[in-house]
Amino acid sequence: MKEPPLPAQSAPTIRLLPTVHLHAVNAQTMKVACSNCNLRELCMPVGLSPQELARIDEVVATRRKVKRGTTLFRSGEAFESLFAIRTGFFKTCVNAEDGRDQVTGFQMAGEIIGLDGIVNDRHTCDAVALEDAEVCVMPFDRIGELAREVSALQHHVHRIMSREIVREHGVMLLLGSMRAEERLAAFVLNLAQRLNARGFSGSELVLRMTREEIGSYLGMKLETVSRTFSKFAEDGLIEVRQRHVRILNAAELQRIVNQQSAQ
Amino acid sequence: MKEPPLPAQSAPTIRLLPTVHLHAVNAQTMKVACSNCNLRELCMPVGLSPQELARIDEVVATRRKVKRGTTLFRSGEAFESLFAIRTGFFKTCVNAEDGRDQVTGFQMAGEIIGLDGIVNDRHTCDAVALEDAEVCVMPFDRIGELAREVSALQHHVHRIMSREIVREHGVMLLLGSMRAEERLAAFVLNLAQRLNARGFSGSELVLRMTREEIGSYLGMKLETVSRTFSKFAEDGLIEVRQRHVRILNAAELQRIVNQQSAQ
DNA sequence: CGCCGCATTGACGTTCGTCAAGTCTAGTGG
DNA sequence: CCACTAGACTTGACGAACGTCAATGCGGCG
Repeated sequence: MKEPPLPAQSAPTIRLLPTVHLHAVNAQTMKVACSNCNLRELCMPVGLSPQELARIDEVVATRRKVKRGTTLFRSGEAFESLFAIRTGFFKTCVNAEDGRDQVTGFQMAGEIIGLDGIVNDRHTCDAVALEDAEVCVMPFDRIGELAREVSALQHHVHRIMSREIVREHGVMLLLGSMRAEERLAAFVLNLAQRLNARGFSGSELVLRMTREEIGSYLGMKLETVSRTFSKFAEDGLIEVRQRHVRILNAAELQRIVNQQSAQ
Repeated sequence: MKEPPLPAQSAPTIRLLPTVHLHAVNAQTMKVACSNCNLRELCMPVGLSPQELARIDEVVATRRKVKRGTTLFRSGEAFESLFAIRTGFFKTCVNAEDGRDQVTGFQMAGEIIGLDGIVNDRHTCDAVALEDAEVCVMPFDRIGELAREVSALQHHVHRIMSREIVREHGVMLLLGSMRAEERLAAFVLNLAQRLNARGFSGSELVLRMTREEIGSYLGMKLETVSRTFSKFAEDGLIEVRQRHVRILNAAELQRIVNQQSAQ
């Protein structure tokens, strides 16, 4: 799966995807260290002493490559480890007994997945790679041991879980009280902001997911997603070409998000 | 706020609300112990040694009474403690800049609130008592210290946070893919099941929240909540008299929840 | 006893889902 | 290199579900 370059009309070349390449190793899993990882400030606590950092290297047991379209874990599987995304892009989704399916989030480099598995020692959702990906495998019992010694790590784990709870509050607000345009505007801006925080363009993005997956996440049908994209494009807020989106008027998108639906 | 008895037609008197009364003390806050709390198995890890249990008593600094309609904490306030609900009933809600408001959950005895505040040392939602309530105040830094020594407590904290994440996944599924009847059926069954787990009737419940609050939680308008209740009553699934609800046909309600909306 | 907030119910309108064509694009194989 | 195909996306027409607005009922509390 090669990385499609931006369409020709794109401005000065801005990398659209992480270019984190270590010494390429062809194994499925490999040894690795946080201490020299350039995503460290995203997934590890800051202000650690070199000694502490060295100890935390022990937490990351291995890395694992996940091919696009395959699952990192699946609902019902035994929970053993959290995963820190090094490269690539995931979706997580829960499935009801009746076959219904809900995307609960999209995760990118530096983010942690698997937190749902802690409570019952079983994963309760699927994590699917939307592009070829690589994750750091962090056995949860080792995280626990180390957190007991390094209080900064303990607090970091708490913060990561709390952040996920707060994020989901935001999704509940979106699903519970926003209309289609507001949802999609919020979604695009959120993606752009997260990519921007990782050093990529805050205005050009390549969606890694289908319209249907966006719709599942936002509680709308794929046709409505498509129509709403088209409407934004007509209004000059964005350019859309398949999965390539360019934000032309972020301020107006933000206004749409914030506008009370009672109009 | 006295406890309204069940309507006369109710079967053998089943207590509808927790009757947890310790030595009544009229102070706003008071000293307390987990070791002899009858909600222990709900909010504390199981299988602790007496020594460990004694140490955990230290975590609970004080109790605090919260009058109906007042807030336990408010979005923006400094985060210092988690709260374990001893008696009473709360809602938590997030508010967007534009004044929109979303109920993110309803909490009852034995449940923990405040987890959202950990990530930024500030609360990010409001917790409002829907009836007079009493909570155990657990300073978070003391939880942290103790969790470093008592690994069962550490794991328990992780599990509580993970459980909240999983619960919110369920809410996202509900908001993202269910229709009004399915949402309300799921809501009623969930409430009944949680009350049942606390020793109350699993079929008679007194709603502590307004139709509008239910609607906010479920992503629908109060009129739709009311209409859907009426429809369930017409169909003989429940009896509704204001906030008193009696479940007549739980199996059919469950079928409604599980039915694929594509019909 | 009367008031006020909450709940119910009806009529109507909007938004979004459904169904159905049809188009585009990336990937495949000749 | 080009044709072919399958999956993803777009667009339109229509209808159902739910929101909106408004009137009325009910009950708890002062």
